[in-house]
Amino acid sequence: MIYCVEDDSNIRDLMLYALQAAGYEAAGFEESGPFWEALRESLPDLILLDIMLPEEDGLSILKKLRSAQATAEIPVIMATAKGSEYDKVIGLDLGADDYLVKPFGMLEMVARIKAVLRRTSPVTQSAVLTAGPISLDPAKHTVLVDGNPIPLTLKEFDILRLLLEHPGQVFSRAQLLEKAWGIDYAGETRTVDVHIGTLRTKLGDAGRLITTVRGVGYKLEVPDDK
Amino acid sequence: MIYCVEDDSNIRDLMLYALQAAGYEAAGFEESGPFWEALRESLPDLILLDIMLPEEDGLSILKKLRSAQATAEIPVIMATAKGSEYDKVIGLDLGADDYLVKPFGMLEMVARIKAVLRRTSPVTQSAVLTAGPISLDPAKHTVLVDGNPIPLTLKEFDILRLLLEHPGQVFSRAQLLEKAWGIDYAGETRTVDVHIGTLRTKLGDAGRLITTVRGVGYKLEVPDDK
DNA sequence: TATCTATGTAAAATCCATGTAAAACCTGCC
DNA sequence: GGCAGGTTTTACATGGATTTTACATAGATA
Repeated sequence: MIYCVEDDSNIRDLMLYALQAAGYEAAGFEESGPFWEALRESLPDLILLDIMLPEEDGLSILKKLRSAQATAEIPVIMATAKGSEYDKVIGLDLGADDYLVKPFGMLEMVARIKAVLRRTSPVTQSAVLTAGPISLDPAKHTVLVDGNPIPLTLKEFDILRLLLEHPGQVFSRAQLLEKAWGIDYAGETRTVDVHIGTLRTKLGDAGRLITTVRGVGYKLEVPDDK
Repeated sequence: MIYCVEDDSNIRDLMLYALQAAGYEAAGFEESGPFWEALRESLPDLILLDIMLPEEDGLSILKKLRSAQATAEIPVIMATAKGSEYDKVIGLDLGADDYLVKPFGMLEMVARIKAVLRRTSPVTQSAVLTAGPISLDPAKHTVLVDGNPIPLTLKEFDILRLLLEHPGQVFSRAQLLEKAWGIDYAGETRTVDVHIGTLRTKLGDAGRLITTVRGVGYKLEVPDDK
């Protein structure tokens, strides 16, 4: 789902049409009010944000988006009629993921959206993560091994997701704790080991992909059969 | 390190100057030949690529970069004078990470570089260490010799990393102990020798790169085959 | 050459990280 | 309150990693 915040109804309709033609779900907003409401309902995969808006300025919207935990990771593409370099720099510094200068073609817009989604998807997106026989859908919160659903608890899921997001990378127990639990734990704990253990048995044969690097931590072996 | 491939020497110098002023290391290339050579030497953190080049087209360079294992993950920003939308679409579809339309300001260029690096660095930044046939990836905790993975234990890995980080430099046993073990050991110990020994045999032929400096310690011979 | 010291290396001894089962502890829910 | 997961702690066995030991060997020194 893509949210478009754009006050000019002609342009907005054109954008929505092009997006839908390209296979995306899209919703348009004329001003910030309804946009914020919609955000409370559900989060989009990407936001197209005009800089010049009647009520609230696009840059300040971007700032708010970035400062809130829930929306900080949503990719944002800014659009503006003003060609001024200054705006771009500000927008990029605030963390916009890309920039479109009006007038822009719909082809370019779709291409940029595609590119941004491709870049961000491994981190943010609900794009399904896979490694060998394992596939994990963050949005649905499901894990399949060889197509069979595997019920996992929250922590198990979080750990597996982290490993799948960075295949091959070694994570120390401390890192796993920090990433999956949020807070960094000081003392020593065996809880990670236990979760890894249950994960491995639950995943069955595929559990072997989770390997332990002695003295360091755990990692997901990337299967090189392709 | 940022590589700039741009045939116009004025623009190239300007870019290099702006990059260095912004605190980046940067190297410029007028055409693709020397650029490919430099890539064999060492991989940059980002590549700025002009589309219009005398010999090899920027888009085809991008394609090659993406298809090679070693360079596939390096972020690329394309630059072009042609404002044609078509080029952009192609560039983005081939996996460019961003796009600059000439004439662009240096401020914007730096801002975009910053933005791209911010997006990609947490994932890419693996800083693989290499020396001759040996390559070591700290993040994955893997060592390859001529492309074949070599299983190493923690201490072996730590020692090898230290040596690779300072090629040619001699380390005393005490230094190795301190760096790889953390605490400085008082008495005398042969444990370093043993680890060096296993390292050498595990590395096979490449093990000869680890030489002993009699009465002092060990060092990694830097292969001068280039 | 004879001698002395530093290094290589195999094998034994020790240590300690990890796997795992089970108990204890939470937390939301009826 | 009590139940049903889920999560964390505890405890212990095990095997791999590390260290020590012992001896052979190569280099240095005179």
